[in-house]
Amino acid sequence: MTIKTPKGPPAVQAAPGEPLVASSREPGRARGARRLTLGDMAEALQVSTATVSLALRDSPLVAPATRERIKAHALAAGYVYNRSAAALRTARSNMIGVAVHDILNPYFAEVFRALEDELGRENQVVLICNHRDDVARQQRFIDTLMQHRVDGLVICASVGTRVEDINGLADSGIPVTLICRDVAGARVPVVRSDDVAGARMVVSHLIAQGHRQIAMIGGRRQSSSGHDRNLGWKLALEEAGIDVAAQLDIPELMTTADGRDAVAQLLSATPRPTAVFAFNDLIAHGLLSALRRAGVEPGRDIAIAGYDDTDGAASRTPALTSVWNKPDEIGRTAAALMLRQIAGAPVTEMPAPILPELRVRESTPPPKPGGEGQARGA
Amino acid sequence: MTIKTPKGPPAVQAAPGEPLVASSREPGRARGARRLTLGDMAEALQVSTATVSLALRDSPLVAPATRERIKAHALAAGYVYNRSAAALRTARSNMIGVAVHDILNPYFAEVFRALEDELGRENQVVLICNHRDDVARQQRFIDTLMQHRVDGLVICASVGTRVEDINGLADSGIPVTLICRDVAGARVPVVRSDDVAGARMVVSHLIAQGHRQIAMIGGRRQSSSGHDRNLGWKLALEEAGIDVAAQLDIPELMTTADGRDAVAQLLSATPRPTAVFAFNDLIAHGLLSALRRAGVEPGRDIAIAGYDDTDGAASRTPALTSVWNKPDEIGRTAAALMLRQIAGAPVTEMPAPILPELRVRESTPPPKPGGEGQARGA
DNA sequence: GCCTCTGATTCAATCGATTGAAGTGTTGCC
DNA sequence: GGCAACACTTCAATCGATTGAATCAGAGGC
Repeated sequence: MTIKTPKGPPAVQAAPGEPLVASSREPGRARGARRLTLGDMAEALQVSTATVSLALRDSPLVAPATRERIKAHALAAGYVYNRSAAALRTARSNMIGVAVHDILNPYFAEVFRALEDELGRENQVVLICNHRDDVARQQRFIDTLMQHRVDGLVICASVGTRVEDINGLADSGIPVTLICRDVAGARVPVVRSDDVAGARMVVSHLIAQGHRQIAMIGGRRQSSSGHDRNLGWKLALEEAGIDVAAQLDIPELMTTADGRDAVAQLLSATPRPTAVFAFNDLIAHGLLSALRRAGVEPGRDIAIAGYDDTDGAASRTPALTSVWNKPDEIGRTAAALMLRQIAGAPVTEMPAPILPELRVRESTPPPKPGGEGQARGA
Repeated sequence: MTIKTPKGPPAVQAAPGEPLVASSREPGRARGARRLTLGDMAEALQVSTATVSLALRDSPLVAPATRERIKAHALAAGYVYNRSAAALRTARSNMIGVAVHDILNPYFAEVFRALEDELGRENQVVLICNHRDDVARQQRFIDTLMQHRVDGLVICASVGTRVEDINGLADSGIPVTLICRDVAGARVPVVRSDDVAGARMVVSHLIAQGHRQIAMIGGRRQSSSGHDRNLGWKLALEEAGIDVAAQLDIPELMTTADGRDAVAQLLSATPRPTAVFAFNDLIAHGLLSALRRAGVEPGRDIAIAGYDDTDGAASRTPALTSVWNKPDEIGRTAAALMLRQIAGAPVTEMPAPILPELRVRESTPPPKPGGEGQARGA
C-alpha cells in the first residue's frame, strides 16, 4: 500500500509502496557481477578514492598525469559511475520530470523534443508522464518524482489541478515551470503562447474572408488554453459586431475521433456555420475527413481552421489553415528557465507569452456564395 | 567532458560529465528547507530508524499499533521517501529505461502507454528516449541510464546497433528486452510482431484484388521490421508468380512527408503500379494526400495499403486498409518479461512473434479496368 | 528458579561518491 | 636556514535508508 495523500496540503509525501525485497544474502547486487567502485579503482591504482573521484570529474586539483592514468584505468576496467550514490551525497539527481496530458499529440512531442535537447546538453535526464488530464495520475507521478529527488518539474497541468498543489511544490524548494497551460495564482513561471491572440488572429482571418457564422469546436474550457482560445474567438467576433451567442460552440473535445463525431452536430446546426475554428489540428483533421465523407467538401463548401500547425497540417487536402504556436520555443524557454532555477537563480519575472503566427492555407476560403447561414444578419 | 567510449566492448562506461558543483556550505540541500529523514522521525517518535523504515514498508516485523503511529506521523509531517538512498543500499532504482526511435509515431505511443501502465503498477518509473535512429544518441542514453542504475532496459534498437553492445549489456547483468526490431544474434528476449506474415497478408490481399503491379514504399531495410516487411512483400509476390524485380521498391522512407515526396517517383514509374504497400501508415497518409493533389484518387485510381493501423487509418478518406500489429500487446508482453527478469527469473525461451491482423477498408479496391500497368504480364 | 521461545525493537554496518580540512612534499625567496 | 607558497593527495565524515544480527521483555514449560 501507499500512504494516502492528505486532504489539504501539497500531497508530495509518500512512502515506499513496494513489498519488502526478497532478501538476497549480500545487500544489493542481485544478479550479475559486483560493479566496480571508486574504491576498487583507488586500490588498484594505489591512490585515494578522493583522487579518483576528483580526477574523473576533471578537477584542477589533481595532476594532469594522475588524471589521465585514472581515466584510462576507469575506461579499461569498465567503470560505471553510480549516480544514486552521488545523488545521495549531493542532493542532485540530474533528472527532470515532465508531465503533460498527451504525448501522442504531436504538438507536445515537439515541445518535448526541444526540452530534451536543451536539458540533455546539461546532462539532465528527462522523465515523461502522460497524465491524461487526470489529477490523480498527475499527482502519483509527481509524488514518485519527488521521491526520486528530481531537480525540477515541468508541468502542463491537468485540468482540475489546484493552485495550492503547485505552490506547495514550489515552496518545498523544488523548481517548477508550467508550460502551455496557466494555473491562476501559481507562483511559478509559466511558458505559454498567447492563446487569446492566436485565436483572435485566425477568427479575424475567417471574418475577413467574409464569414459570419463561425463555430468553435473543442477545447477544455477549464484549462487555460481552452478558455483563452475561446475568449479570442469571442473577442474577434465582438470586434466585428457579430453576435457571439448565435454561434455554435462545442466544448471539451480534444481528439481526431472527437472531431469526427462532432460533424453531425455541426451540419445539423441552424443556421449552419460557414466556417469552423477547431481547438487543435487533431480535431480539424477529424472534421476534414468526416465532412468530406458527409459530402461537404472542406475548403470549398465550408472553411476549417486548426490550431498548433502540427506536422500534418500543410500536407492535408485541403492544406489546413492553422496557428503555429512555436512549440520548440516553448520547450527551449522552459528548459532555460528550469536550468536557471536549478542553478539557484529564483525566477521572479514571468516570461512574456509567446506570440503565435497565423498560417493561412487552402482550407479557409470565403463562404460559398448563396450558401446557407448567409441569410441571417447579426 | 565525458570519457570517450572505447572502440570495442559495450560502451557503458562513463564518468560524470558535469563541472564540479558550485560548492554550497552544507553538502546537498541547496535551497529550501532540509528534508525530513527517517532519523528525524525516529527521534520524534522515540523509536529506532530501523523501526520506522520497516513500518513504512508494512513489514510484519513491527507491531500494528507502532506501524500506524509511525505512518500517521510520516503523513502529518510531510515525509518524502528518499529513493536515492534506498537505491544506493538496495541496488534497485525502480526505474526502467525505454529507447525507441520515434515517440511521435502513434504506434510507439501505444506501445509506451501499455508499458507504462503495466510497469507503473509495480511502482516502476519509465524513462523514455527518442534516439531518432542515431546509434550515438541511443548509446548516450543507455550510458546515462546505467549510471542511474535502472532496473532494466526496453529497447527498439536504432539502425546500426551492434549485437555485441546489446549482449554486453545483458552480460553486465541488466535485464534487457528488445521490442519491435530484432537484432540478429542478441541473447535477450525480443517482443515483436511477425512482420513477414503481416506484409504477406496485405500484399496477398492486393493480389487477390487483382493487382499485379504492387509497389513497396518505405522502411529502413537495415532494421528488422523494414527487412521483414519487404521480405513478406516479396514472398507474396513470388507465391503468386509475379516478377519481383519488375516492381517498384523505394526503401528508407519513414514519415508522412517522405510519403508525400515519393508520389512523383510513384507516378512516373513505368509501368505505373496499380497498388502500393506502404511501410507504415504515416507514409500511406502522405501518399494519400499527395496523390489526390496530383489528381489520382486513392481508393479508386490506385490502391494504397498501410501498416500499423494507427488511430487515423480508419477515419481517412478513403479509409485506409492497414495491418494491425497489436502495439498494446507488445507493450504488455515486454513489461511482463521485464518484470520477470527483474525478479530474477532469466528469460531463456524467446517469445513467439505476435501475429498481426489485416484490416481491409476502402483504400484497396481492385485495379481500375483498363488502367495502366495492366498491359504488362509477369 | 531456570530455560526456551516468540514477537517486537534496536544496533550498527553498509551501499558508493563527495568534499572540507588536513597532510604531504617541493620549490622559491629572503 | 627558515619559512611561506604552492601543488597535489589523502583523511574521514557524510548523505539516508536497509537489513542481518543482536537484544530485550514477557509468556510458557518443566
